[in-house]
Amino acid sequence: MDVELSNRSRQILEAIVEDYIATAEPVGSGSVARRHALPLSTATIRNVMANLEEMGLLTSPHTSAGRVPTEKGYRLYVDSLVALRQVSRDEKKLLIRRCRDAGSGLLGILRETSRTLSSLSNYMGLVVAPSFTEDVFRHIEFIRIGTHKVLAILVSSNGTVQNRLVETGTEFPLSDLVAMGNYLNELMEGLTISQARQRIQEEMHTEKVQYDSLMLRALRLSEQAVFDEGDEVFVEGQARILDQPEFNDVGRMKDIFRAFEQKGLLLKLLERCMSADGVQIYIGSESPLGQSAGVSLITSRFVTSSNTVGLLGVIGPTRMGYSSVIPIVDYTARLVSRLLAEP
Amino acid sequence: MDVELSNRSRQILEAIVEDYIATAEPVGSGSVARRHALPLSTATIRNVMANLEEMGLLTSPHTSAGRVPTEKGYRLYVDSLVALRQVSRDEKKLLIRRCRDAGSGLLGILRETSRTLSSLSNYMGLVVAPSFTEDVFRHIEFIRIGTHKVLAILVSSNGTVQNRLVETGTEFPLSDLVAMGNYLNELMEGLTISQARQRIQEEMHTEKVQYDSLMLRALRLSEQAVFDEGDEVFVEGQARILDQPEFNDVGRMKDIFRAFEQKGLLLKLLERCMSADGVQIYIGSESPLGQSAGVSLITSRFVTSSNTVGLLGVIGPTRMGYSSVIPIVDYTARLVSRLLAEP
DNA sequence: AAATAGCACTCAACATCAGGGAGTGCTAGT
DNA sequence: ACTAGCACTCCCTGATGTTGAGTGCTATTT
Repeated sequence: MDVELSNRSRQILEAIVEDYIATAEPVGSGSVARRHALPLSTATIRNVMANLEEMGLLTSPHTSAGRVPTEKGYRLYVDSLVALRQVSRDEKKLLIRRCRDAGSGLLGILRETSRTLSSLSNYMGLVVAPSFTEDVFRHIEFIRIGTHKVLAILVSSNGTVQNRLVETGTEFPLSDLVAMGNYLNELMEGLTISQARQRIQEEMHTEKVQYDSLMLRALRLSEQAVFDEGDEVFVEGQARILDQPEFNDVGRMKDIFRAFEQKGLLLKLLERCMSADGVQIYIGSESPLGQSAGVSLITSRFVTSSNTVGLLGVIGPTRMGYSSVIPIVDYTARLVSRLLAEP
Repeated sequence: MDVELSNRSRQILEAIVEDYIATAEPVGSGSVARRHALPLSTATIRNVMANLEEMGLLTSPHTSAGRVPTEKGYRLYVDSLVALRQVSRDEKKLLIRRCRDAGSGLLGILRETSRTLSSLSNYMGLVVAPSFTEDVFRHIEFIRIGTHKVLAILVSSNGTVQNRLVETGTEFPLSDLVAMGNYLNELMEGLTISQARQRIQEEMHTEKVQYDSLMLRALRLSEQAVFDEGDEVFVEGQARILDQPEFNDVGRMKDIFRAFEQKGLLLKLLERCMSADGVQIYIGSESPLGQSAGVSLITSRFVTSSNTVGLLGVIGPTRMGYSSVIPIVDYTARLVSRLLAEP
């Protein structure tokens, strides 16, 4: 099946993929000859195209139309044909500036990154924040809000804050809250949030605690504070894909928008993108997002100062500008990692 | 201009508006006679329709089509014809359950409210969180993250938390952070966040502070912490409006999605909805959101325990199910106010 | 005078059809 | 091994005709 391709066939495949990416229209032998100045007649090109079709790299929507790359065609193109563009100085500048200006905390930076990815690529930008529960515990604090309400604030070492309003049956004097904070801060020092969660469970069953109501209440409160909130996902620039001609048909768009509405689902799907290092490319049905939609996904991981790992990338139609988007995603992931690693 | 309408004319206008809302198609004299069992011939109805058109309450898209309500027509319908539906027991239950389950804090509840509004109405749900800066200061706290980074956490009396990572030139010993916290908590007690901001400015220029570097540094830090973040807006259920036939045309949708992408802009537009009490209805070009798009907006205010005020509502096409959406918005606003007021 | 029946007219929507053009596959010739 | 030529396919466009829902007007009924 995987017969070696002649050099010429590869050239022609590349030409077709690129033309199709540029125009969104089936490309015929004529166009290839014209636009790419190959020293070949259309008839020859047609022969080659027939071959490529037989190999499953191209299809034609109907007899007398040009050819369109198949997923397999895109795959080959991405794997061994595409000439990656450099990320331009302007793009780099924009990216850096926007990240810096975002300022406020990890999540702010990530949201802005998602926006910028979208505007640089002209597709949708995607960022999955590093899992809070894998981050290292830093501090817990209780603040009284009402007579029977306590706000638990949980800070992780990369500066992410999770807060939770807890109804308490009884009233807590201020001194108790402070004591509880001290006890818990000591208890969880150096653990990840998920380890801390476990430790709380264990600790609750020790004898020492059973006889100390303050500790017990402290653990009860903190148990709620470390409750898993689910991770944060930013998808920005949805409007931009309306510009893509393939989504002129309303039905397909609905699918996509629906998919993005429950981010919980999305997150699950994206999990497997997190497993590997470097830029990952998922074309059409390879992508974890629905086979129906004809979308591709380009992602890369990034790491924070506390070594938790997040995901960022771009979502667009299979007919995506791979040559420019791949480097952008790659560069952005590196940049974000670097920014977050700063002391 | 505002000639009294005969009872019959009103009936017919109501019929037309409701039919059009139900079918999204121009409604002709025949349909009115059929569906509403009026004891009138089509010819008579046609005469009345011609009148209504002259008054600017209806238009026809072309000569031989039925009639469609104008904005003025909708207005009249909403103001004096519509028979408001009751909010059903099931709807109430759903709303209450979802709000309670949302749990975690004000913003969590509001986001869920927005979702629920969308699923009850089948249009887009909208919630503008009460302005943080008008809420009463409760607590400020500093936590060391890196050697040169301090996380400032600011809590308001309705339990909303704002946190901000601040780069500090010098290193802060823990004891200083505590002292600074105490000083600031005392300074800002009982003020709203925006008053607190002002107080900080004033305090910085007093002599007392000029000679106490700890206080000065504390004020500098807190100045950044109370920096305005802009308010939070939740728009949920965007995919749902894709079901509306009027948005089958892709161009119009783009406008809408674009509009919602920068929520900052949106917020400004919504400000004037906050001024009045009770349910506000903005039809088509009356709505602060773009004249182009043919959308209507139904909003109502809600209040929190600390008397700050937010906005919630529904956005849909002008051809919206007013009779059911208006009560839903009204009920939801009351419900949310009640839930948030709980001790 | 108000309501109705009847009628001619309009216009979008749909189907049908022909011509043009881009593209193909095949075959024969270079 | 490549190319030129040719017949063929099939989408697209625009023209044309038909249908049907709906209208406005007028004469007629109540």
